[in-house]
Amino acid sequence: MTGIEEVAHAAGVSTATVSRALSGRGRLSEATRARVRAAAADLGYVVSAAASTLASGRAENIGVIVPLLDRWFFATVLDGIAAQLAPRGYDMTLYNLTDDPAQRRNLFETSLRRRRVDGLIVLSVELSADELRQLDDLPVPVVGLGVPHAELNGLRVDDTAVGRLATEHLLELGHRDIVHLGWSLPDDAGETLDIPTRRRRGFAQAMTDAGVTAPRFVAADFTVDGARRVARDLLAGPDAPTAIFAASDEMAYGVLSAARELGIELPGRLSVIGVDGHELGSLFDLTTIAQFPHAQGERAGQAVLAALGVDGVPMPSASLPFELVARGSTAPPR
Amino acid sequence: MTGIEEVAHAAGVSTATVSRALSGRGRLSEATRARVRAAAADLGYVVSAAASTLASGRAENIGVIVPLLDRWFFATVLDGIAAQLAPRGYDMTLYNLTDDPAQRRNLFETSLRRRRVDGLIVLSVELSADELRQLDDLPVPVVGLGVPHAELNGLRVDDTAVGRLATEHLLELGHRDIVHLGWSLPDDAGETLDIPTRRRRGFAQAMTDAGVTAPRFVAADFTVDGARRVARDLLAGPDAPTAIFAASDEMAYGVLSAARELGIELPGRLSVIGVDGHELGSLFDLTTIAQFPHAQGERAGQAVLAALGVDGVPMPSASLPFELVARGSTAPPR
DNA sequence: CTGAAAGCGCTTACAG
DNA sequence: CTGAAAGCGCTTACAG
Repeated sequence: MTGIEEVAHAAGVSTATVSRALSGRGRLSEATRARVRAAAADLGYVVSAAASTLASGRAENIGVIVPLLDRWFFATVLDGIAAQLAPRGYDMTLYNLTDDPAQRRNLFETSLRRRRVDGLIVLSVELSADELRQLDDLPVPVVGLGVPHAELNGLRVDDTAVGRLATEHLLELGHRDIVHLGWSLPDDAGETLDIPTRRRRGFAQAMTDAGVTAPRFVAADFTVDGARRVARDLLAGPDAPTAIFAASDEMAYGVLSAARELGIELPGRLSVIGVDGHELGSLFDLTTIAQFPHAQGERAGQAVLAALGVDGVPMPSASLPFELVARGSTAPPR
Repeated sequence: MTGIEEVAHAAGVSTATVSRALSGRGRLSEATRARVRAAAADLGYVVSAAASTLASGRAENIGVIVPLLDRWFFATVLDGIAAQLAPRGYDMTLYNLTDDPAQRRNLFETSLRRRRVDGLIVLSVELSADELRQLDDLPVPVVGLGVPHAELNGLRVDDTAVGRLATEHLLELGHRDIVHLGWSLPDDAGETLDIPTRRRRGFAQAMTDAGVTAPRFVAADFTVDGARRVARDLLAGPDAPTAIFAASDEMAYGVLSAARELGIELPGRLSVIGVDGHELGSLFDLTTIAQFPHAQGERAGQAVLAALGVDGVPMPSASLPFELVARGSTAPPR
């Protein structure tokens, strides 16, 4: 493959000048710059990433730590990140963080420390104190997105407000008998950034504000099937509510499925609201609190680039937008 | 950050020995290896990716070219790829290939030529002759997955057989009036690996074999909404078929949605079959031809690793499995 | 089995 | 504005 020497020779300059012309760093006469670029294009020369990184300390690569690659939400966030990075010449390297302790240790102790990336984005994962410390020790900026740790400089949605908004929508329609399907830390956990817990607290606050004394909460895991099972029991039982606030759209799908199975018609006998703004929501006619994962990804991308001092990228605000999308799955109770 | 010299000093050996101990290349006494590893762990030393790559020519990184990051199918394939790469110490760098000509040129002419990756996986994209040549010129193995170019060494499903299988399922149920919703190159395009075209040809073959003279084909784009619009017209018209074979599950969802809107009940008045094995298929009770994207990703990962000669990774077979999953959306016509 | 040293292909501080 | 040269931090062919 052609090297920088050949380009220097072809353009009649030194390799230092070639480097400057191609990177755009340092002053250079326009004429020289143009001549070098032409020569490089001619020879099909592209700077070697490894050599450039070693010499400059810049990798032009951002690492992204993702818990689940195959969830719509995360995939869409990734798309948003990529949309910000690619035009600025940054590559994106993915690190899948599983629950396997050995894999996690390997990621934090080895993979991330190879200096392959200039910055890191961490998506919605729960980290141990040790892992947080290891992230902090890395010599690169780290941006969290939906990460429940105040120690990590991050972007987040006000999830308490999300929980409150969803609940208020149901309350305004006239529902009183509402069940929240989600997940939560114990009440004595204190102030927390844990997303499901905050959604549940927003729910509890809104219900209490509306004068409902014992807001009903049912735990389920964050999957279609988990929610379906739990909702089936709930809806078939004697205490079936008139409305369900599911902590995610995929959980809401599970509820819809259980309702269909039991012949419970929506929104006549049951209202359902989810959270996320899932792409198939309109297909199910599902009311939801949209939270724009693509835009979230873009912001996270901007945040790392801004932290790296990339020209023309301002640091975005840390607070992420959300919005009620009212559709046909919610209506006043009969 | 600690360098190799410090480890060498701590272990009382040369940097050459440290390199050998940590990479596992070259012979070394077990005692020395252990001593060096202990020293490295002690100091928290990790080899610099850039330096190692520059010196060795190995990046331990695989590039993946994806058309759409936020489609379930591709996200799941990525997950499968990552599952193969990570345990072997390979990172995965994503390259999003859009339709924007400038972005494409930049990807092929610059990004991919930086020598950042040891191998490349290309997912389901249509490439120009020029782009194919540029891939071929790269000094790394390239594996295609669902790529419609025979020039590219790749893994693929027998899409003609998929189209035939879906159609035969409907025929066996007794349907004759079947519409295929998909996309297709003109019939005079000759032998092709284009996926939608091959599905359509499989459909046409099966119909012809069954004695149906003019198999009905309707073009729609590969989205929920595109299929919904087309299906609405089709199902509301005088020539509504008794069954629809949609070229993807997401298209099938669009058909289901149109049917629901028109009050056409399934599978009584309409049978629907899709292709993919989408994660929400069971929720919709959708009959489909599953094609296991996670396993496809794993195979693609294995294929690059095998091409790189990574120990213990055999080259997987190029032909990918698929399978009829019969659910409630298909039944004999009334 | 182990080490001294060249070399991987760039970038940049320094000098002019 | 441009160049000579040191240096980034490893790996490996060669020698012993």
